[in-house]
Amino acid sequence: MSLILGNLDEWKLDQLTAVSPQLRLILRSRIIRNDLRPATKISEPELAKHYNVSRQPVREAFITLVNEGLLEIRPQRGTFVKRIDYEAVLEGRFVREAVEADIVKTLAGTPNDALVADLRGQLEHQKQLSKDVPERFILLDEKFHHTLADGAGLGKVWAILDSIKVQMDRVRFITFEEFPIDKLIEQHTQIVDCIEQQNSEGAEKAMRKHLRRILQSLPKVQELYPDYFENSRELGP
Amino acid sequence: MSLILGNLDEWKLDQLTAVSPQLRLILRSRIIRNDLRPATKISEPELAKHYNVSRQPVREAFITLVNEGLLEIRPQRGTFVKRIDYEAVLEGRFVREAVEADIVKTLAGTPNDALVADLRGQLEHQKQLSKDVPERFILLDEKFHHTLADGAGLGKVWAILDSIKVQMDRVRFITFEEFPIDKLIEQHTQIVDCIEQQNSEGAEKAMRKHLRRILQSLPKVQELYPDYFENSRELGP
DNA sequence: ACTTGCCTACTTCCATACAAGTCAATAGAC
DNA sequence: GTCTATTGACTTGTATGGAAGTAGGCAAGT
Repeated sequence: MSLILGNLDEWKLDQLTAVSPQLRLILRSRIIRNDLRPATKISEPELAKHYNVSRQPVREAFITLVNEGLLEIRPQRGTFVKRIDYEAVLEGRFVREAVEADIVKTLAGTPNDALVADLRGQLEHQKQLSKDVPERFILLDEKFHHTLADGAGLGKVWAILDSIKVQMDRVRFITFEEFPIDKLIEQHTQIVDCIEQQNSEGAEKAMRKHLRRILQSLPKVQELYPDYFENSRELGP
Repeated sequence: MSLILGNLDEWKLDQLTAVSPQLRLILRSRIIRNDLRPATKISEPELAKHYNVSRQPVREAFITLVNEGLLEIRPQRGTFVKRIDYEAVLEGRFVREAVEADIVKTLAGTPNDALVADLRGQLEHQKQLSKDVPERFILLDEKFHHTLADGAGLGKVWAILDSIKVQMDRVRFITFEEFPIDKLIEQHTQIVDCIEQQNSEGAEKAMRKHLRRILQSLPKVQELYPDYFENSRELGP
């Protein structure tokens, strides 16, 4: 599932396939990219008119997005883009750390030259990336972690992580200017090194450290954009 | 989210609250408990008539169950209870092991007498349980693991695991007669012991071993009920 | 015997209409 | 000015009818 679709507002629906899954992807992407801001009210009939469909498929897309924690339907009141749940980010991160640590541990345990070569290639791509479009780096980062999971024969695990990552990704897209890309690439490199050297323990440690980075930026983001967060009232003195 | 609701077929809808979430829970429980068997065709209008509602809320419940991997909608053909995806069980189990291992590691790192006392009490309950209703043990087991997550302050993590566990649970309900309850309780005890002694490493090991048990029963289940599984054709010679 | 074409029953998907709750503005009483 | 009641324009939830696609049976033709 791609994070970025492009031309979101002018996205055209494919008349041949079902409408509501398409709407779901469009809205999902817009929310993650912070194109639709937290607490924004969105209207069933308005979207229906915009895309020239009826309310029903819009509504069905809404329902799936509620299950993904991206929307909140308050009956008879309205539908809103869910604020980011601070705890959900933290706990999603915890899950991700646990799982990806085990993934790289597995990878370091079973040598796989083709995979390492692939990863090295990706590292080169990451380095060559111009830094004025940090959005692109998020995509490459995504691909890197996805490759790790696939390499361990755990494609469906990545699908699970992808749904968990959503809340973390929202945070990343809010403040992707501040990402120390060089440092992240360095950490990626360290992970690949450990895998190649079949150093399970080192790979695990490196991955855990890598995934703990967001713990530093998260409080800053919350301070900068308190309105984007669920429990922002409980902050101040 | 409770696994067991009871009186499933005669479940009455609450007129005061929205219908489709209620239908979702009912159907979810029926599928997990193997009351609705894999590959069973279920009909929108039929269910609607049964519960005396219109087709729309039924349809919306179906959509959420598709997202949970419990139903499969084939457009213009019908809606079917999804067969159990062997790989999905394995990979869900992998996730669960990674996460719960980290949970008990955390718990063993920070002493919490009240939690240990709670867990010990639960162990007593588990032992006193009559063994002719193994279904009840699944509930106690559920509660045990849930308590561990909550004890680590990771309530939302349990919600995530709960959605992942679904496929494992279906397998368990198919063959819950064969569960070596004594052995499972013994493993639970070992986990609690390690937590109490603040033995992180031991707790982690015990949990991983505990959660690997299903790896033994899974192939047997697939052999016994090949029709329940997605890729049952690719089995025999 | 075998293929081809049609027809009917059934499915999901979408459109539309109605029901019921919420909220804000406003008119009226004091 | 202040408070209260009511109305009306919103919202989501449900019901229902029709459109389009699928599958299977049956009859006619080869």
